[in-house]
Amino acid sequence: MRPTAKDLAEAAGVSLATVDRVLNGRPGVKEKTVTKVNEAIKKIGFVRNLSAVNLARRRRYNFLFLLPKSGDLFLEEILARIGEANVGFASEMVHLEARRIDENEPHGLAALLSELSEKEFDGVAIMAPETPQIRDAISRLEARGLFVIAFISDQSREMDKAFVGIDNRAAGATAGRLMGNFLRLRKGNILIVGDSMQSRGNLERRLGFDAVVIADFPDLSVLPSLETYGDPARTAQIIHSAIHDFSDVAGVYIMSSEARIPLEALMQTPRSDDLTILAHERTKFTETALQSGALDAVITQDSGHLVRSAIRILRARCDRRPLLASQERIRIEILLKENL
Amino acid sequence: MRPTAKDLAEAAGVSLATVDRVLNGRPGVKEKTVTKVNEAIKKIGFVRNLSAVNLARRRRYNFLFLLPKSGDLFLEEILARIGEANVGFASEMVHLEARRIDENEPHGLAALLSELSEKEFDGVAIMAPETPQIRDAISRLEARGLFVIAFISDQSREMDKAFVGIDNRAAGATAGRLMGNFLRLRKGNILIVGDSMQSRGNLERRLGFDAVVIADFPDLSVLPSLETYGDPARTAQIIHSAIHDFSDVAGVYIMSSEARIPLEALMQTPRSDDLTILAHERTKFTETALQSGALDAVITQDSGHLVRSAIRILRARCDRRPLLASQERIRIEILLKENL
DNA sequence: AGGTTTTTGAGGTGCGCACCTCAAAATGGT
DNA sequence: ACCATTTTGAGGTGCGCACCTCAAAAACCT
Repeated sequence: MRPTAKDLAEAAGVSLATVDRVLNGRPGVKEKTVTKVNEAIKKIGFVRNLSAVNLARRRRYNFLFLLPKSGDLFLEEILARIGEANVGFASEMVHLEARRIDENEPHGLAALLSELSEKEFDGVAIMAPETPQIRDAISRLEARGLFVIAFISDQSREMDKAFVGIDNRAAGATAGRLMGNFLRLRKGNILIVGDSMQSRGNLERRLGFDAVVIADFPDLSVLPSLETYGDPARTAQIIHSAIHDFSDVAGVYIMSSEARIPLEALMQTPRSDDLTILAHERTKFTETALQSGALDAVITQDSGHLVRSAIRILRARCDRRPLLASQERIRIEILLKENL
Repeated sequence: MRPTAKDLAEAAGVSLATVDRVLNGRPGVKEKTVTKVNEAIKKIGFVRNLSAVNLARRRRYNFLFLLPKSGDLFLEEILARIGEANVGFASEMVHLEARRIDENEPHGLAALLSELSEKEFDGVAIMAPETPQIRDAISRLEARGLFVIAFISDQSREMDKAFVGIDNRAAGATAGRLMGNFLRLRKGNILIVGDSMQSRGNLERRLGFDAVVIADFPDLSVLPSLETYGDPARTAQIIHSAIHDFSDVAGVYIMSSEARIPLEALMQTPRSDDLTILAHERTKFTETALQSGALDAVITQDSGHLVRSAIRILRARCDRRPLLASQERIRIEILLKENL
């Protein structure tokens, strides 16, 4: 059998009470005794039985996901994964709730954050653009003992690395390299389409994309970004006129996470077969577009992994436990129709 | 608080003993009573507390990984991940052991499998080519109550889907599509290099690769496979002569999971800058090669995910629990230097 | 009705640990 | 050597469940 706390006490030559004090960081133990116990831990290879710990602690984890109100298919994916995880993790005492917030009203979000009770929730995953108000609200939340992580949209990098998602600059650079390699030996313009260039994520993707194309693919040039604002009519209009104005468009990079509207507009243009088109995020729509050849590649992050990683990180924080960093690195994935 | 078994008994109007009988599938309960309990479960949303279950059951999970003796960097990665997981999962009562076996001696492996005791291990993950002897040995293992899964190298598909790894045909097809897209507008030959075409994995990759190139990239033609047998001198020789013989080689697809030897040979050839080179598996070596531009893309499966997925599946089997299928699908990843 | 079999209930024990109290022992200061 | 303080030990309780035994109740049979 595996050594228990009792075995550890024996090996260290102390009582169970002292072992308990050391293991749980309670005060009133001599430095020398702590060392003695820690050495015994190593010597007999003692590892706490997590099941017993969780049971004795009566621990429950209530986590809240705050997601934007706007959003189409990608957000649906995320919501579906949260639902799955809520069922799958229930036996581990994890309970999830998802709320939608209007990301255009930072006041509303900040107010909601202020009202969150540390009785009701142990941790919050926030997907929202960074604003000073929200940053403050987050600080106050953390002061109250709730754990906060930024989810998919990065809050400022100084925030203690509590971020679940991909490096958007690298994602953009990946798109750039892919576009360049797909268009090798060709000259031409690249069209960039995003919902809004206000968002930091889109800005970073653009920076990464440009950096690679400029450095390694001098025959291609990148056009100014088109902003769709999520409006189908406007999108169709600006895309058609851009393709008309620049006759030598060779590729299109759809930067934002909701690819449906721009891609539908693109598919209406006569030259769409010619174009190399890249988009972000795996959704039912982009899957179909890949299959049909309307899309050449999709750059994505795994929605299930995002949700589970957020949960694991929040839980580890609650328990003040370290975690396996490599498992929490969200990968920038490239999908072709063959590896869907 | 969350409902406990006691609450469930009350809600169902039965005793704790009966609840226990139903939850654990013990005999001697009327069909009607079972229904009553199950309905109460739904009604009050009862979910077993896994910690309490595991504690009460005194459950431990001893798993064995059987890996080939030959193998270079990719296998090292896998071993490192097993080591990490052995530490990380220790608090969940999971204990791992890894043994190397000579994959060229199916007798030895079969003998080892026969000797495995169900006392010592609860489950085994086997990375080995499929042979009739091994298949039999696996069947006997399963009859003895050990759970077996095929790890990375597929055993026959009929084996109840107990396989952790990627679909090699799809991986080859992905490579084919990537190669085709990277070489668009070019004519030329593609060199295929593998350690041995005996292995089913390599065969399937080749099939997938050919299918895509033939169907969608008629300007490219795929040369017969070169087999390295893991021998550096031989590899250098056959690669150099192939490149010499076929002057219009445009791309190279290194199929086997150990890319170092063929890639080192390729980097010696004068024309290597010109070539589009794809390889499999992320290792220290392929990472460096991507960074330097020696390699254009790597198709890989996440080694940490492979190991953790194997553990989760084996554990779920031991507990006769279902698992989140989406989490266990190993993805075929494409790495460029930007998304390493 | 009787007896037999099936189904149910009551209750106990222990898994490994957290958390608590109270007393005993060791230590430090003067 | 005395007292104050710090450190340690002994022991108890409960977390939610699995697993066990024995007896009581219900259902079935002829």
